[in-house]
Amino acid sequence: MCGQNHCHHPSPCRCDGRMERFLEPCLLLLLHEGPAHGYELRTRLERFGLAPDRQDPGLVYRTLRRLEEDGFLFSEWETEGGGPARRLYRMTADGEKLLHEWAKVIARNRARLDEFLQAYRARFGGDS
Amino acid sequence: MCGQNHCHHPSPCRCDGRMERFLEPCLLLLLHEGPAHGYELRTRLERFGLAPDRQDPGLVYRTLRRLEEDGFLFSEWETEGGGPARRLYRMTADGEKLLHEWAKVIARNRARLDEFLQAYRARFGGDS
DNA sequence: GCTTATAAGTGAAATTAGCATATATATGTG
DNA sequence: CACATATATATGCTAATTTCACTTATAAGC
Repeated sequence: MCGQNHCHHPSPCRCDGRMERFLEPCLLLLLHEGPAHGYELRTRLERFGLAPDRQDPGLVYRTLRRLEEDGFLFSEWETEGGGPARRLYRMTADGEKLLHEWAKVIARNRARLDEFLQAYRARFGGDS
Repeated sequence: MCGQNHCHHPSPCRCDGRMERFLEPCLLLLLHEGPAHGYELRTRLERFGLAPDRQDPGLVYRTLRRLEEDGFLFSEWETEGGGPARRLYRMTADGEKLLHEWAKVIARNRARLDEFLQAYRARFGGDS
């Protein structure tokens, strides 16, 4: 990261694009809206601040396969239509449960970020 | 984590306590309020949802040492007063800059979590 | 003396992310 | 037809980061 050992400079690196584990709940939420394949999901992730050109495709595909392996998704190959075959993912009942768990975790995490930002603004008087 | 390969069940595990890299900005903010040593910071982290009994002390101390190594903090041994010696940390000018960078990153990340939660509630009608 | 609270660490394993690269199909262009 | 490009999925390896399990040491209380 940044070519340095520890990333302390958000500008040239992509620390700001690093939302570890956030990928998983985003994929689950997108898939709850309907079945989709990886490549399409990659474009729809932009909504959550994860633009395709800043993604590691490997991570997206690996996360999807792992979620399937663990029973939260399942997929079928779709060969109809032009281009290479797509793996069409659908959510399982367990996947929806997992999404609900994630929503709680994310709400809690947002509260933490809020706490930080409030304390920060209290000290530095930012009003943005 | 959870004793399983992939943590998917927030209840018995500490996924909800896992805010990767959030420790660093929290420590910086607390240290901006004044010099402090690790053990004390560990108790003050509770404010950000990081209660001492859910922390890995090793991570806290290592993070402080790393921040010092990189010039964002500096420390002196404090032997006065009862108990074992404390390493009293103070923030450097670079440390304060880093804190400001972190504040931007965290504001951005909160926006992402908000986006997720809004989309989630739009689908599931939560109003909490 | 023994236990507990305070205080700061280290070593090694497990997890997670990032980077580079591979593979394959279809489509458009000269 | 050859070649580049867009679509689509994936693997191998490395690096970064976290977690778990310990270790060391001082002082206070019983």
